[in-house]
Amino acid sequence: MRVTIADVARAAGVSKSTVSRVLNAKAEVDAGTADRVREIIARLGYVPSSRAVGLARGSSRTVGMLAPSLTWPWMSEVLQGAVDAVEAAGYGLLLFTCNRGRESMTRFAAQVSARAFDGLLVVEPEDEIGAVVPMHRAGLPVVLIDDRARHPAFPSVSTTNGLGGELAARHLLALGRRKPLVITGPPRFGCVRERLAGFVRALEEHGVGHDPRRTVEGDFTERSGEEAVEKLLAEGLDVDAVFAHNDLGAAGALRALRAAGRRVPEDVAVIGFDDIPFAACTDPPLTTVHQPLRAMGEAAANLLLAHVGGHPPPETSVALPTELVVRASAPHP
Amino acid sequence: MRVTIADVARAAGVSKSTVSRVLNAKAEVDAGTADRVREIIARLGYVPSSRAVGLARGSSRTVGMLAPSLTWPWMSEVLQGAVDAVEAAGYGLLLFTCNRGRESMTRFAAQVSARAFDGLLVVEPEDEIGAVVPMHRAGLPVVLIDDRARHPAFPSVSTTNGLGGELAARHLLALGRRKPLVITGPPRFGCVRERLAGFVRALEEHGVGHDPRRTVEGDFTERSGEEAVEKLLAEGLDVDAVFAHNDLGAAGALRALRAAGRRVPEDVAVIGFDDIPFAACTDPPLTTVHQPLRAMGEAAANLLLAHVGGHPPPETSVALPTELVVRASAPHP
DNA sequence: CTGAAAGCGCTTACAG
DNA sequence: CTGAAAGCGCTTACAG
Repeated sequence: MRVTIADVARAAGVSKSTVSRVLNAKAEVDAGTADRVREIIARLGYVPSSRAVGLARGSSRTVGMLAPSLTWPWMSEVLQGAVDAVEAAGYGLLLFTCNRGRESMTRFAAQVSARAFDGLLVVEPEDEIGAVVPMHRAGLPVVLIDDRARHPAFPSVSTTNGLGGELAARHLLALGRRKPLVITGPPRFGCVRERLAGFVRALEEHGVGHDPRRTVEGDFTERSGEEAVEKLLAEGLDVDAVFAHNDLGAAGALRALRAAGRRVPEDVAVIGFDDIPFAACTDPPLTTVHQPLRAMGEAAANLLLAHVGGHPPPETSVALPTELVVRASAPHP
Repeated sequence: MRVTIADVARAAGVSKSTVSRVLNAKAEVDAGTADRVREIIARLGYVPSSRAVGLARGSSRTVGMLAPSLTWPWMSEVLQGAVDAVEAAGYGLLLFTCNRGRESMTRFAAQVSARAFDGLLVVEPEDEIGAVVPMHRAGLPVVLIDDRARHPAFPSVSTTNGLGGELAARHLLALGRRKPLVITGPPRFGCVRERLAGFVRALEEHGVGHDPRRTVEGDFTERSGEEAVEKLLAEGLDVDAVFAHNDLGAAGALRALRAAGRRVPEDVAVIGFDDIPFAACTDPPLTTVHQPLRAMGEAAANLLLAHVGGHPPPETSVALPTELVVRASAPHP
């Protein structure tokens, strides 16, 4: 049999109430009694049952995290950050994905209704945000991470996408490049629009116009990066730089440029976005706009934890700073 | 107020016992009564509280997963597989890492003592396995994934590492290569010893001896792959192939070979191990021994779920098949 | 086939 | 400062 609060109470010669007070560090316990109880607890190796505590208190000291898929290259860092923060707070992290489509969401909704966790972290919601809204309305604390659709109803954590675009543009300008190709992600994502806007803004501030034909829509895959380069070259447009909205796309661009006989960075400087581990391993290694992914996961978790803990919902959304990581594909001037 | 089983019972004009029986699909309920109760449940949108069910039943329909770190390149796939299987079974997955060292393990142990989950998945245990043994002994079902130390006390899921080594060797032999460099991982890992043994065995079966100087110990980093190649070349040994025990190491080898002016695959054919997504993006794309990571995660979760469900612990350990994925770094003969 | 009651292991007013 | 009792929302023998 596992040891319960009753066992501790009996061994200490006090009531369960008193043991509970010691456990929860309530002030009104006699110091001597408290010490004795603590000693018994240690001796018996007693740990309160999380299920019983949860039922009695009406909360589970657990938060949920819903992500579309775990295999996106930057999910790992975000997840690690969230796990670290949640763990540090003594909470547990219950992980869900929408990997199996409708069925996933049905099961997930059941867990929400069952009050399996006290708050929810949602990563990059697209379709599933529709399902999250009513949960939030029903009282579930929610924090979004990298909200691509810019849903204003939720607190969220993101990164300075616009500034990231500016950083890329300024670096290319400093390298003397004036004819950049921009390979975007799907324009329905807020982050994509912000990265593009920041990039173009910085060019214009330097008196460099951006020919719309130099903006090619991609879908964040390596293949789409390749195709974007091929398309531009086929159109006969000059290129002396590439700014891809993610590292995978930039890797595709590197490949297409090599295939076309263009040297990187001599002929074409290439900058990516994200700074996934893989970025340091391309040939040449990729200059890229670093997203503080782990910090974003941590910040989101801490925001949620504060919210769950009953604190007033803090700043509705925070944007952590991007920074340019310079490697050989677009070296220092 | 949230709706409870008492509300349903009242609305249906039955006792809580009966509602509970319907909920848990016990046989002994009148069909008509059951239908009526189900209708009320649907109308009220009632979902049983997981905390209350857990307390009453003594189990939480949740499994834990402990991983050293989430940012290893192949963790994502394993985790996704585990999440999928756990989710399909209607369970929740509580995620823990040892990322914060001792403190992580202390907190984790507390969760175990608190009976926060019914079973545990442990990924690639090294140090933490010492902490898991007593938990297992105390009755916690445990399944290991990719147990590098070959701990016999636990059921585990791994891959056919020896066969993977053989596949690599046979492919290189078919390409006419006779002087391979093997870049291993830390030899304390069982998987490393198996990969090497399988590789050497296949060579010898073809009458090709393996000079021990051609085996260089790495540590699974890209840098160690680079260094292994540099070392061998510095020693003046001939090389016409590389078999690295992971893809990162193979990527390092590619880089060092290029730096040394060796063409891949013409001069040196290169084979990696793992088949992480990045393997398709190297230059040239990497031929590698594919580990069925997602399937391993799924299999481990299903093994654990069966165990938790009270089924007799099935085969003590399963090894899922590796297969060779041929890309340009070591093309078809 | 169905219900009343006890029990799961805690917390928390309420008295004292 | 401390204890007895009710309550959290279920499940499960035990009767009938």
